[in-house]
Amino acid sequence: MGVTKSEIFTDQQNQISTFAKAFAHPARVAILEHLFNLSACVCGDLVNEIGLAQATISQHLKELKNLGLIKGEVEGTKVCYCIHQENWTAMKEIMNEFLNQDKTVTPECC
Amino acid sequence: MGVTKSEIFTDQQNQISTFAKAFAHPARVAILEHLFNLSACVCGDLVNEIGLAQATISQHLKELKNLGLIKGEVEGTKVCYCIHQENWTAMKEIMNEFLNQDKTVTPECC
DNA sequence: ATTATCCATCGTAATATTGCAATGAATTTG
DNA sequence: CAAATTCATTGCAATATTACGATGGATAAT
Repeated sequence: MGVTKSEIFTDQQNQISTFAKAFAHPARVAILEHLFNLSACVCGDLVNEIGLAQATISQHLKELKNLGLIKGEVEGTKVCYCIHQENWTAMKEIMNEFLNQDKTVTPECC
Repeated sequence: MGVTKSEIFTDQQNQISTFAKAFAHPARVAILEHLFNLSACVCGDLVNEIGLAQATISQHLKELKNLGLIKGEVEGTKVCYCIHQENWTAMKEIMNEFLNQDKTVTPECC
């Protein structure tokens, strides 16, 4: 126990929860905001901006990269991270469809 | 040490991650979809639809309720759960602002 | 009143996540 | 080449999450 039973859910449900997990930590939200603002894109800068250890930021960057939401480019000893525009857009559509479910029905039940 | 340092993040960042956590599990995504579809709204029905134990579903319902995304109404021995429309809309705006950040900048960096 | 149904809560076990120090690989600089 | 810089990875420790059986309270049905 303690392990999510993803077999019993649809691909769409698992996909939504996977994307949501990316945003389910304030550090990753902060990282993404910095990348969008272009206020920091190098790992070291993000470490300074956000107050977490380098190893921790690197780990969060890895998760975002694995999900495809960002991409990293090596520039000498530094690595510059950027939003992966296409994948971000694709993710957004999936999340929006889920969030906008309330538009498609005229509810009332209890 | 396993505990999120929410003090170092903005209220907005913490709020987004908190909402995202609600969707970060496929069972909660499934529950919300059932509530929107009106295909099940009583706890017992949700247990049958989704293949998890009653205690587990009850726990997920509690989390969604604590976040204010759903509300429960006692009807005899049953409890009918519904989407909390207003709070859902408010949450949606916050999440949309975050997801649509890519509209506000003309990036390119690396 | 007794029984049955429904659901929340508690306790427990297992897995996942978060955070960091330490280490090491790659590159740049001196 | 040596030293310095930057970042990814590894190995731990601590906390959080997921799941479920068991229990108990509340209401409905008999």
